[in-house]
Amino acid sequence: MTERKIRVRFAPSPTGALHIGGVRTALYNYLFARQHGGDMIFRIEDTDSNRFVPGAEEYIIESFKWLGIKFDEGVSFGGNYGPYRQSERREIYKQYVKQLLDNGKAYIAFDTPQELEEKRKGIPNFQYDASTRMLMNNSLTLGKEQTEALIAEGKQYVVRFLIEPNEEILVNDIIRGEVRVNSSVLDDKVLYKSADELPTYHLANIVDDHLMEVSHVIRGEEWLPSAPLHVLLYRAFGWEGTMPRFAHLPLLLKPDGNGKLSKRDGDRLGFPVFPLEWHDPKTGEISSGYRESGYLPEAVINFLALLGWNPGNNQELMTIDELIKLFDLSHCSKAGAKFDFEKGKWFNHEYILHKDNAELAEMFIPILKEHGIDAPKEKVTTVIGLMKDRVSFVKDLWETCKFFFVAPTAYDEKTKKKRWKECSGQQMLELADILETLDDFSLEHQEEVVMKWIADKGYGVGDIMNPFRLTLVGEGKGPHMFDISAVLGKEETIARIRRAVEVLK
RNA sequence: GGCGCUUUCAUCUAGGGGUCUAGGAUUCAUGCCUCUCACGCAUGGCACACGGGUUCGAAUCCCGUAGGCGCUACCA
Repeated sequence: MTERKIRVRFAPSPTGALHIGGVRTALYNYLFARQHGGDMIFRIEDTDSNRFVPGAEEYIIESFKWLGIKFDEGVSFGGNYGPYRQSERREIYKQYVKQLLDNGKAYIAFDTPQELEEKRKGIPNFQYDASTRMLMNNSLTLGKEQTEALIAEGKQYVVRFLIEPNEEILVNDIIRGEVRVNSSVLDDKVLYKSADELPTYHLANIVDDHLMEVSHVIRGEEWLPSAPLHVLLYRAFGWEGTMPRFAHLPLLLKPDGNGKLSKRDGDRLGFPVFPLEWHDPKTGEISSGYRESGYLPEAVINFLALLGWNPGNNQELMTIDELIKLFDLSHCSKAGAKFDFEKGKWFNHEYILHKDNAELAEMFIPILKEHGIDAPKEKVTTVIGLMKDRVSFVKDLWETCKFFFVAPTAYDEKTKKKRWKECSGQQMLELADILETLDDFSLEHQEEVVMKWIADKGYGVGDIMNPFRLTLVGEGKGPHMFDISAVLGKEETIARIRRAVEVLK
């Protein structure tokens, strides 16, 4: 038992885009598996045929590919415990449902959803359990013969788990410790529906985790209330000895107000809640993604890892390998974490700072192309080296750097008022003449010559540089002047000065 | 309503009886740097939900209260 191989799983249902909270759950599973040399399984829980959304499964796979979270087995990854799509495991589940039925751990119920709805409306706090099941329409009240007759004539039914009342159930959670619940508060959960011949989540989950030899179930806190039910199911099957260990993660909450982080919050507050852009095939709605918004996957991973967990020291920037080394379920927080988008931006900024300029150039070139600019990679790389410390996203580079690629068409009024003096026009023309004489237009040489000219003339450095900036940039910002002029080149620099003097007078 | 989980700066969090006049990061403010804007650096502001215990001593342990969150489907 102690020798058991670590096996974890991430098991989404293909009902839409992968939520960022799900990404974090998958990440923690991944870190845990890697750290222990275990396996990470990708299972598709599509037992609700009504909620199936085409493309969702592919989307999820693509998301993890982008994020760099790798699975060892599962849908699209192969493995010896398949099939990994629950809709393809019907026959397996049927067998286990029968086992429960045969052992008297479950029973067949004919109550229709409408009938149950009526009950709930009529009786306060109605629950299908030990106190009410003998009043309902099921194999317990109908008897074997009549039950079989009803099934034979094609009546739809469900299989419910028979829960014995007044039993204390103990769930041992790695993050939360011992959680005790009395079985009387649990209802006789539906385990199987004859309508689509599929089990519900609870049954499928337990059967699959057992069959796939899952050792640890690391999932969101929303599952904690059903954990006792799962324990009971393991017990009913006689699998308690190999029951996985549970760890229920704190939830990701809305940045403002209260509640679980939802898709709407992203739309409302202007940040993505999905890893990739998602086109909803049903509504036609498009939701933004981290990838399309210019996030680096490493930054997303790092940010997410720290939402609900920390390494126990003050380290915040960690590579995936460091995360694998440091991750520890017992260091997970218990309370939900509000999703702080600003911090996410900061992480991305840090990762841009550390990323290779040429790689960033590869990402920026397509954006330049969108603006009709076809610049050589060397130039783009140089520009990025100069400018990347002032952006949080690659796409922000366009607004901050465009003056490197297009001459200003207008000059910022405020800057003009503050920096453009009466003599500036004349001085700029002098500067243009000086630059004209240079054969070597390198940053160093320009600086040497221009600074000497300024000193010789007794000009103020700022009185020259600020107007100079206005002529090249069109605004009062940007890196050091000779960095700019060196990138622009002699011809363009001088042309921009002359044009600006014309306009500004 | 019932059941469960949870509670340290605005936010993410460190902290597991004395080293806490509570540390880091983000955000915010100020200053330095400087040809501008950023970056960077420095400084500052901001928290132990409340009430009882236990103890020589509690952010840390116990009990209440309040708040927050989740679940309460033939959804996962």
